[in-house]
Parts: sequence; structure tokens; C-alpha cells
Amino acid sequence: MSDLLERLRGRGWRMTAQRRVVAEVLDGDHVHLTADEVHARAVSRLPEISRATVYNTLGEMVSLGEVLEVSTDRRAKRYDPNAHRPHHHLVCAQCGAIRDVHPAGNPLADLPTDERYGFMVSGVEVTYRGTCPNCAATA
Amino acid sequence: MSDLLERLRGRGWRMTAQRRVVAEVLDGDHVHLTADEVHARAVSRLPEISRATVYNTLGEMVSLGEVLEVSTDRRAKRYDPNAHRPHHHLVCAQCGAIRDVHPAGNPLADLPTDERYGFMVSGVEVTYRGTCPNCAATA
DNA sequence: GCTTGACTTAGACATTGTCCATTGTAGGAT
DNA sequence: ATCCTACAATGGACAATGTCTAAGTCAAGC
Repeated sequence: MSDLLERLRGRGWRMTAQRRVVAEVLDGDHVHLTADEVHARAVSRLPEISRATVYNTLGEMVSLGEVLEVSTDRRAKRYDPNAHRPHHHLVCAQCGAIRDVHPAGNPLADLPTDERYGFMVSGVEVTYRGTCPNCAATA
Repeated sequence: MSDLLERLRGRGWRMTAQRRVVAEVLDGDHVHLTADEVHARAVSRLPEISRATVYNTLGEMVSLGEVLEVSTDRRAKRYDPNAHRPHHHLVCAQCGAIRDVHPAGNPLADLPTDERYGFMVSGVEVTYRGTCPNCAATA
């Protein structure tokens, strides 16, 4: 059920009630919660969990490479538990809904050498913007 | 020399000392200043300019479509006066240096219909990550 | 040179995130 | 089973970035 929790367990990660709750809250597909959203949901299961712990725990999951940080807007960072299959994001400009997407093509190959300014290029993020069906209907 | 200022003038934008200074500070190629950096530079030319004015002015330039907001990290928004030719960004993971790049290919065409989740997709941002020559040498 | 509505200001406030000293506890050692 | 100890959690202060408001100021048209 909880893939994320399983992965973390298999790394000798010290398990605590707080960490378990954070991992459970974050698990799933197309999940892109902010730290505060994670905290709110965690609190409903473990009322005494603190904000700092949620931030620390999310930060550790990111360091372990089991969770991705996503910045689709200039507001809060979002956390994406689907760190294993590389993917990009499609964001609704109105409501902020986010979907994971897997475009064809390889943007890295599309960056010519003379546009690299001597950088060692290691990765690329692609963010599609648009309007979701829901917002299109309401507008 | 100040293209940005010229463009703004030609739109009946009410001109004030503050707005002129902000436009001048922001003009150029590969310019990606944060609001606070813009403020700091503006203050050196017009000591009494306020932070709120800089934020307001940058926001208006963005609304007018003459300046782009760029979020290459989760820190402060950056402002890019080069709103004419569409382009993407290459960011140094160590020092945060940013270059404008123009990759080949069309990422919009690479997003299959069955990965669009019914969204009306209107744009795409591509952010390349890597290490700049300077940081590679120092590391 | 007036008038007026738009612009600017200073600072309070909001949001998101980090840090630190203290307290608690998971998991190995006995 | 219990004890130890290093690691984790807590909560509250602090920092960075951005927004808002009420009052004063000014650019541009008449």
C-alpha cells in the first residue's frame, strides 16, 4: 500500500510515529501537497506533530531522493512522492491543479552546445501551463 | 539604450522618477534580478524609493507583458526584461547564475493528447539545471 | 497654475520556511 | 526486560519574501 513508507524502511531510516504519518499522508499518484497541507493532514492523525518536524521530515525524504520538490508557482514548495519515474508537470493557471505528465522527446538533446555557455548541464524541468477542464467549464 | 523604457513609454504609461529608475535598472540581456536586488540598485539612484513601489512597478510591468517573472528556485521571483523573444533558462545549481537559452524543438508538441487530462495547454517553461564553468573550476 | 486621479510612501501584516535549545524516544546493548 | 545514547521532535523565535493600507505627493490635462 504505502510504497513510499516501504522504500524508506528499506534504507534503515529510523522510524517514528511522526515520520510514518508524513510518509502515509504523502503517498499516492498525482500527489503534490505543500508542507502546510502535509502538516494539516498529519495533525488530523497525530495531533501533537509540529510544523518543524514536518519540514524536517520532508527535507530528509528529499535528501534521500525518495520525494521530489516541485515549484510550480512562487508560493509554497510542493512535495511529490513519485520520485522514481522521471516526469514533468502540467499546472492549471486558475486553480493550481497539477498532473504528472510524460512528454515525448528529450529536451536535454535540444539544447545546442553553443547555448550551454560552458555549463555542465545535468537536468531539465518542464512545466506546462494551461486551464483544467473544471476551470474551463466554470469560466 | 533603454529598450524597456521605450516600450513602456509608448503605452501611455504614466512616467515617474521611480518607474524610470526601475525600468533602467532592469534593462539589458541575461538580466534576472530579484525584487530586492532591483530595489537595492534603484535606491542607489533614487534613495527615497520604497520597497512597495518597486514591487508595484515590477508587477505592472509584468501585467503589461513587458517583463517576465522567472522562478528558477524557491526563493525570490526574478524579473526578466527580455519579454520579446520567447526563451528558457539555464541555471547553475551552485551559484544560481542564469543564462537565457533557446533550445531547438517544441515541447508543446511533445505532450500527447492522452497526457493532457483535458487541459487547454497554453504554454511551457523549460529550466535546465547544471554547473557553470566558474563553479566547476572552483569545485 | 489648478485639479484630480493615479502614484508613492512607511510600516504593519501575512506566508513560508529555518534555527535552536530543550525534551523525548527508537533501537541496540546489557 | 531495562538501560543508554544518539537521533528525532517540539515550540517558539527569527528570517526572507511579498502584500496591503491610509495618508501624503505629483504628473498631466485643462
